[in-house]
Amino acid sequence: MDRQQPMKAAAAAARGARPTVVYHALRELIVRGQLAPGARIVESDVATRLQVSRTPVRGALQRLTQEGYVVDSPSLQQSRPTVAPMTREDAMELFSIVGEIEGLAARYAAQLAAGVREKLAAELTSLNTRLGKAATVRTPRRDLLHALDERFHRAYVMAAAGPRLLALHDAVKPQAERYERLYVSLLSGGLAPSVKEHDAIARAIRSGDADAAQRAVQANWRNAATRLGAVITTVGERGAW
Amino acid sequence: MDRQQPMKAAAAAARGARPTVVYHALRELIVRGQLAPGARIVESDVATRLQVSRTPVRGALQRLTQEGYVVDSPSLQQSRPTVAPMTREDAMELFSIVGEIEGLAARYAAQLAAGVREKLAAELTSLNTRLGKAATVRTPRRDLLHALDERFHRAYVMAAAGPRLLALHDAVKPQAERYERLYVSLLSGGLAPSVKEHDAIARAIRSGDADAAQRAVQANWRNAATRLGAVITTVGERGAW
DNA sequence: GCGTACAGAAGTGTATACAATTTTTCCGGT
DNA sequence: ACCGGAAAAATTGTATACACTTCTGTACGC
Repeated sequence: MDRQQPMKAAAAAARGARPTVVYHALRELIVRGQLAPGARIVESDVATRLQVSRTPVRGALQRLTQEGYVVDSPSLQQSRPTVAPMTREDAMELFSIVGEIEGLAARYAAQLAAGVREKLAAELTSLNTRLGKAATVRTPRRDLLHALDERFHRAYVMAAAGPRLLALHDAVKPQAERYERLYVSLLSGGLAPSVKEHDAIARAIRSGDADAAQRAVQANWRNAATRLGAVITTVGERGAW
Repeated sequence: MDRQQPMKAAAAAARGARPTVVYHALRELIVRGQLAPGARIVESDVATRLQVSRTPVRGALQRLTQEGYVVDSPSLQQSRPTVAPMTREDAMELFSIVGEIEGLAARYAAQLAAGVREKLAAELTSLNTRLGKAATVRTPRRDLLHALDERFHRAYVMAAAGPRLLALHDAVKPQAERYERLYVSLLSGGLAPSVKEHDAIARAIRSGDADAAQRAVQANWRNAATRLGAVITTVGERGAW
């Protein structure tokens, strides 16, 4: 690595954000599968590639570990960070957890003032309609499907969740994306069931029924877990042996 | 601080655990209120007191921040960690989240094999009975009450939660303790309602009704939030202005 | 040939030096 | 007295050196 400049006045642009930059860079690599499950992560390598010292890398790794993107190999005494494996069981648990988090958000959303709620519901319906259409064309565009689904869920979470719930969501949710990216295209039934469940969510929020909204979201994620679990069983797990 | 020895053969006892030690030390101080909400935390001070360098302290602080025990003061550019304030709103959100996490655990618990379930239910009932008794003596021992309540909830979480849920629980739950310690003794109704709700939880798990178990736990925490919220409104918040 | 010990390499853990950024203090001007 | 601002102090961010642990490969004994 070339000499570390004390980044005087010039350059340096975004300063205090180095660990965050590393965090997002690594997380993206993991979520997109470019860093395979089970792969070893070496501090110095990452540091070299991203042109920073090990210190910010260390911070990023610690955070990724705590959030579950990275796990520490068994060897007592030292850390040994590796990309978290993807297993059927983990997917099931993870999806359930996301369901609870978003379920709580939906409950809050259903308790918003009528005006806001109506507007939110309209947006949800619109997004879901687009999702339904995008899913039934001859060659669905995976990234579009994913973006729409993402925006649907994000809409009610952002609208109603408090700071804690939001932080939790931001930490946990992207991990589901790992599984979605990898297996969703293999779903036999397509996205039809999901679109239907989304509709139930939108309706519950519109009508202000907190319990129903929460249940609908939880059901959506639990069902997604089941559907995905089947696929994983057939296709196999990654990074676990 | 006296010279840092490279801890040769001698001493050094628990080695690779320094950040963990610092983490627990600080967390304990925060939870017990010895570090007041809003108080500033200075890396070097902590380092000096605990006889380590800033590096492990930094790690511990990062973790505490992510979990919500510590927040970063606004001043852009640099971090400035302070003990998280205690507000009514935060208590409400926090308790709801714990309710969801433990609710999911209870759901799993209700789906355990009949034998295990029965044993678990018996333990829960026993703990709850003791809690009820301990709560109705003339001068209740706060620490005993807390320990029993803790063990009650811990029992079904440990019995049924997967690794992810368990990790989440360990990270989030102790934060509720901050509020419990501070305000529980001020509850006008005492612990009677809580004991009653615990009973519902035990019954649902015993009968294997997953939905009921989950609902019972969520209700318990949501009610606790309400009860506590009232107290906080009267007594005032800490560390927030 | 096979297992084991040992040297070396690779990698993580911690301390510390120094840079960058706040915050605080102290001073002259009004 | 009060304000603004510059100098000093305090504190965090990052890089780097070195200790310690774990892994790898190789040579030696059986």
